[in-house]
Amino acid sequence: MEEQKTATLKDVAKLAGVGSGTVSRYVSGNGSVSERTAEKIARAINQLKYRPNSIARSLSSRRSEIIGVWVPSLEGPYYQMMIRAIELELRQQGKHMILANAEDAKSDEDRLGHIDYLINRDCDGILMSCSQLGDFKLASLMDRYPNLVCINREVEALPGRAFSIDHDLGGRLAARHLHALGHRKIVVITGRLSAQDAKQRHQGFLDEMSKLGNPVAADRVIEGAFSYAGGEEAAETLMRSGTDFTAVFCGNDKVAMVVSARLQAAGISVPDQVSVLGYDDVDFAAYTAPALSTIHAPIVEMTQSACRQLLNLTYGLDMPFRERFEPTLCARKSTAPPASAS
Amino acid sequence: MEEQKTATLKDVAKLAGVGSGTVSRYVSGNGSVSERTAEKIARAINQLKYRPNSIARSLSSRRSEIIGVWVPSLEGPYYQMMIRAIELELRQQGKHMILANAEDAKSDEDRLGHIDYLINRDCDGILMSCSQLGDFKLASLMDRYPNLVCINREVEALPGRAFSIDHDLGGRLAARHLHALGHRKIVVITGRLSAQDAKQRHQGFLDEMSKLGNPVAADRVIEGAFSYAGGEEAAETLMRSGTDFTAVFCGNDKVAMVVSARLQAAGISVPDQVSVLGYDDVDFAAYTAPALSTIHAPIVEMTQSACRQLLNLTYGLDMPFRERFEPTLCARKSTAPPASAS
DNA sequence: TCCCAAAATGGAACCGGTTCCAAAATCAAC
DNA sequence: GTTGATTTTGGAACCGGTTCCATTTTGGGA
Repeated sequence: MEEQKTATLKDVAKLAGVGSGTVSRYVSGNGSVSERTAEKIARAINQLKYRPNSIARSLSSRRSEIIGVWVPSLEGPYYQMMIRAIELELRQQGKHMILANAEDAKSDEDRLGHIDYLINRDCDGILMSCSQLGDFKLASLMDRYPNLVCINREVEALPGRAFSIDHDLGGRLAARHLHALGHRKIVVITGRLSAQDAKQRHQGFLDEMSKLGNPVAADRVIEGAFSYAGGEEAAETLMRSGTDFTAVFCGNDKVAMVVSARLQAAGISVPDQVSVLGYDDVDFAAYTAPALSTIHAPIVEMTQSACRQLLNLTYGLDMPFRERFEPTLCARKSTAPPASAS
Repeated sequence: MEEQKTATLKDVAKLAGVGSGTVSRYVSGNGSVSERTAEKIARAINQLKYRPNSIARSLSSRRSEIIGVWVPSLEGPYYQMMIRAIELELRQQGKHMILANAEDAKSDEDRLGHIDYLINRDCDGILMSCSQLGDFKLASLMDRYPNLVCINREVEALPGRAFSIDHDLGGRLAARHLHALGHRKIVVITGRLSAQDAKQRHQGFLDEMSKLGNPVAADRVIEGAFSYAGGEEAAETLMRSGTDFTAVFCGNDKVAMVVSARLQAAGISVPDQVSVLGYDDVDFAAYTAPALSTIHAPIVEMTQSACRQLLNLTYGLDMPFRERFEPTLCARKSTAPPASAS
């Protein structure tokens, strides 16, 4: 069994009896090749099972055709929806993605380390979802690396490079919905307020509640993590607290799902006794029991736009995009007027 | 504002007044460099903000340190759990992943096309989850590409390159569970039987049911897709059919979640009136209402093993791994004895 | 001070493509 | 059969690293 070395462009050139430049032109399609020569080359390629080496190509062209994607976590449907949207968009342009995350990162330094690592990986551009990263560090990162775009983050003074949803409005919509249904005893389960998006929707909710004349007392706010485990913990806290409430606004759907399930497991009917309102409208929100009322955040559209604009910046394309998006209320079955009001 | 060209190794060498080989040795750590020279080089690197170009490095070393990952779809928690496990494993070895899928692929040719594309992308190895791909095509692919490993698939005669779960056993466990609870009127919602894993668990379930003296009639089997939409469709079909049943075995958790929700929305209590049993034990299974009883498939462990073995094959490591895994029953709250039996 | 093994070093060759340029081939028009 | 414009072609130079090899430097022992 002879050693099977993969054939190179030069091997093809030799076998076809032409120059290496000609083969390159034939393969890449840049430059003209006569009919007769093309045939000879095609035959040689077939015979040698030649495949161009994309690393060599990248070195020469200074392009890897790869986009780096960085998300803080891979748990749950939220980032998955992003990744799915990105993959689709990139595939349509013949690009690929390198996916990285930093689920166990403890500090911004950790996170930045991973991102730097990704940057050093030949990526033509970087797409990151970075609601936690501190303003200053993010700014300096984006400054250092021009082909970097931010999803779900407002960054002043970087037009065309940060894509966001108006979470303040989202919080307000949530408040209006619960208030309109007649709820007055409301508990809020929020994500870590160090994250910009969690903070905004939370603040929007509180502000609107105050505006509606029904401010939320501080002891009715539970701060937890935006994860299944975080939801469970928050649900525990909530039920042990003995607080009197008819509705819960959860900072994201994952938490809302867990809270709804835990309430029901404790014999509390949703929405008859307690309404549960989520946020994001992730893919499974329509399929929980009861179907989750939530604030629809146009994550897919935002991600699409971010992706397209990154492609614009990186490859000189000119696809249309938007930078700001607005959430909408998506009322399903987990919210209803409070029992006392019926 | 002067043009900011990134510094190369040669620039560093020139500035430090040493040869390029020396700088390379210093940067890569292969070979010795004297204290004094090291300092000079370090200073030059700092001054020029030099970063080694990983493409050039890959070209020379014939290694990209990138693993290609291919999954049929990015919807739902199942593949996400895989991806998460892979990312973690790779990160520990300093590798990255290129993620691709073929959600809209219509045929095996389509799928193979995407995989070929991935293979041509400098990946050192490929990890694929490929329960649908035809045996022959898969075999020829694996033959052509030695650094390719298959998750959730049995492939004869390719030891160390295919990792699987005993889904036949999984199906049997499901049957035993429902039978032991006393269910005799059972409906099965299965995935597309062209996929090996769906087929196996389905067949195992039917076989065991027959063995238990309670064979499932053909008109009690609904074939659908393993997606939220597929679950919804199946639930519709089920409820319109007018069939009399006390339990539903769903081919995966996503479908089980939807079916459970739809039943409850129609006023049918789970598990009091109907038991719902899932399969996989995905991350949200514990958080549905009621918490989903399911067959726990050790997806994460399987993926880990596959990943480690791929690293072994690709980089000459020697990490421990297993090829076959066994599912276990995970009874939560969505299954109970049938109403008539209580 | 001399000698020799070991360590350090410079630089060429190479990885496998792309691109540029000058030379050769082709073609149409006269 | 010439001519000049156009197409096609071969090959060198380059992308930015790694590695090998021959040469120089270093350092310890005699």
